[in-house]
Amino acid sequence: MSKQLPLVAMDACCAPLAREPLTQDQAAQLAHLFKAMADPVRLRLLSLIASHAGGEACVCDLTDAFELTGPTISHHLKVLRESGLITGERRGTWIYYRVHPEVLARLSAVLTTTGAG
Amino acid sequence: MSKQLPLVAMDACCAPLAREPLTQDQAAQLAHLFKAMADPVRLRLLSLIASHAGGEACVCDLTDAFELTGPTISHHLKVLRESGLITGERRGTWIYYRVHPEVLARLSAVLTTTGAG
DNA sequence: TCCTTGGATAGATCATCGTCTAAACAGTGA
DNA sequence: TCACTGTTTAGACGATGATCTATCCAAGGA
Repeated sequence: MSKQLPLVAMDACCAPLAREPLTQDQAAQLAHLFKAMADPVRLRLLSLIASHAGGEACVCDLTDAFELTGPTISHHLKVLRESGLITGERRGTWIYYRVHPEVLARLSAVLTTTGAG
Repeated sequence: MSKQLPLVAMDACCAPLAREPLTQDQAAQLAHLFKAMADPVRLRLLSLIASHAGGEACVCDLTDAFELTGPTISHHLKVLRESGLITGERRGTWIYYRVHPEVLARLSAVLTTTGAG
C-alpha cells in the first residue's frame, strides 16, 4: 500500500469544467481519476464499498458480487487504491476497504454545471 | 452524427454511488461515460467547449490548443459526441460544438457524497 | 466547373488494459 | 511447525485505444 500521491495532487484541481479551460496538468490528473472509474467492475466495486454498512467492505464481500477470479478483483482494487479513491486496512484475516469521499466530492464539483453558465 | 443513444440511456442512471450499489447495466452505462472523459485531450476539449463564450466552440478554436493532428482531434470529438457529452452543428463553413450540461450534471450527481453517509 | 479550406473517415501501428493461471505472501489455528 | 484460507503479485494473452498518414466529403468563391 504505497503510492497514493494522486490524492495530494488533487489539491490543485480544479474549477468546474464549464468555468474555465483545464491546464494540461489538471487534465492529466483528472483523466487518471476518471480512467480509474472507467470500468464497470471498478464502478460497482466503488459503489459496493461506498454504500456498504459502516462505509467499509472486505474483499470477501466484494468478490461474491462478480463472476471474476480473485486476482482480477484484486487488480481492480489496486487501481482504485493507487488512484486515491479508496484505502485498504487489514484487520486480522480480512482487509477492509473504504472510499475517500473527498476525492469523489472533488470530482463531482469539477463536473458541476450550476452557476457556471 | 448518428448514435447518441447513451444520452437517452442515462435516463435510468442513477442514485449516488455512496447511496446504493450500481446494477451491472448502470455500471456499464456510467463506465462508458467515464471512459469518454478518461483522456486528458478529451477533458481539455470538454472544458474548452464548455467554458467558451456562448457555450460553444468551433473545431478551429480547439485544434490550436493542442499539438495534435486534425484527425486526432476529430477522433476525440467523435468519442465525446457518441457518448452524448457534446453535440456538433454545422453553420456555414464551420462546425460548432456545445456540451450537454444535463449529462455532466447527472455524472456530478452520481459522484456526490453529501447526504449519503 | 475547379480550387481551397474545414473537418471526417479509413486503415495501420504501437501501447495500454482486462482477464486469466500459477505462484507467493499474510494471517489463523492445530 | 504445518496446513488452510484470504489476498496480492507475476507473467501471458487477446482486445481496445490513441495516434498517425492518406484520403475523402462539404461548403464557399473564382
